[in-house]
Amino acid sequence: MAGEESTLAPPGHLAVTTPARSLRGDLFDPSCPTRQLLDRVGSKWTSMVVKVLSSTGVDEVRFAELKRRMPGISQKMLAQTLRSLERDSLVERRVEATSPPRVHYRLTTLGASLDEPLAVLREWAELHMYEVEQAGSAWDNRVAHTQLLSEQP
Amino acid sequence: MAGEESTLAPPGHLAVTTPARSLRGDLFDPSCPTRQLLDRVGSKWTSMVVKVLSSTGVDEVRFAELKRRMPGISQKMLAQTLRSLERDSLVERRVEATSPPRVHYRLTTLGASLDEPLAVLREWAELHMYEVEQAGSAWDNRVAHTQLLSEQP
DNA sequence: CGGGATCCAATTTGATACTG
DNA sequence: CAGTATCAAATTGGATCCCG
Repeated sequence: MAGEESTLAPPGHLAVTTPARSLRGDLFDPSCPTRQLLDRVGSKWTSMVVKVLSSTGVDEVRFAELKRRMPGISQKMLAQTLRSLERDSLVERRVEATSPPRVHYRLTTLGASLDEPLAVLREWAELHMYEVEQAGSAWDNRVAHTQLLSEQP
Repeated sequence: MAGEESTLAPPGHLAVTTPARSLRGDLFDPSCPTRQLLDRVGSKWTSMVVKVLSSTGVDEVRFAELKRRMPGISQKMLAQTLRSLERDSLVERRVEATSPPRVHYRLTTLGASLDEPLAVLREWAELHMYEVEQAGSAWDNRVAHTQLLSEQP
C-alpha cells in the first residue's frame, strides 16, 4: 500500500507532487500510473473490499458488516485498507454521530468504475489459473526430481 | 510471488494440490484463482515483463536485451521473475547451446492472453490515476493541517 | 462500535560478489 | 552471457491492547 504517513508534505510548503514523469510512463518508474494502480490492487485486501462494496445490494456497508463479509481480515487491515481507499477517493466514509457511532462505507463513482477492470482480471483468473497451477505443480515435481538425481553419491 | 522452493512437494508422494476450495472462490481464500493472479501481477516486475514481451516486434527476447529494456531491474529480480513466469507456463525459455550461451524468452499463448486483462487495467490507470493522485495529495494536506492544529498548546 | 498505537514475524526487494 | 548465492534493508501483514 502507499506509505501511510510517509507521503506527508514537509511542513512549510505545499506538496506539489508532480515529479516530472521521467520517461514515458513505463511500468518501471514509480510515477507510472499503471505501477501505482498495480501497487494498490496488489495489496492483499484492496480488491476484495472493492468487490464486496460493488456487489452488495445496498450501496452502503458498515465496518463490522464489511469485516463479517471478509473472513480472515483483521480490524487493523480492514481499517488500513479502507483509509487507503478513502485517501484515493475510491471509497467514501460516512459517520452517523450516534452512540456508539455507526460508520458506513460506499464506493465513489471512481471506485465503482474500477470494478470493471478487476472483473476482467477475475474472469481471466477463473478461465486460466487452473492451468497455471497445474503447470506450477509439474514444474515443482521436475525440480524435486532433478535435485534428487544430483544428490545421488 | 509464489514461494520459490516453499511449494516443493514433500518427497515421497506426489503433490495433489487440490485443497478442496473452501468456500466459493472468494478473494480471501488463498486458493481463490483471482487472489493467486493478483499475487502474481502485484509483484513488482511481473506485469512489466509481460508487457515488454508482448509489445516487441520479434517474439523472442534475450535475457540481456530484456534487462536493457527494464531500467532499474537487477539481474537477480529479472531471473527470479522470469523463472516464476516460466513455472506458471506464461513464459517459455529457449537455450542456444553456444558459448557463451544465449537464452531467449517468449510469452506462451497463455502468457500472451494475459496481456489483454492487463491492458484493460493500464487503460483505467491512464484514465483515472491522475485523479487518484490528486485526491491523495489533498488528503495528505488535510491530515497535515489537522495535525498542526492539534499540536497547538 | 470503530478504530488508533505498538510490537513482531514473514516476505519482498535490492546490492554485491561469484561462476560455468 | 546468464545466471546463482548471500546478506542487508525495506515493506507488509498480523496479534494485541487500548480508547472515546
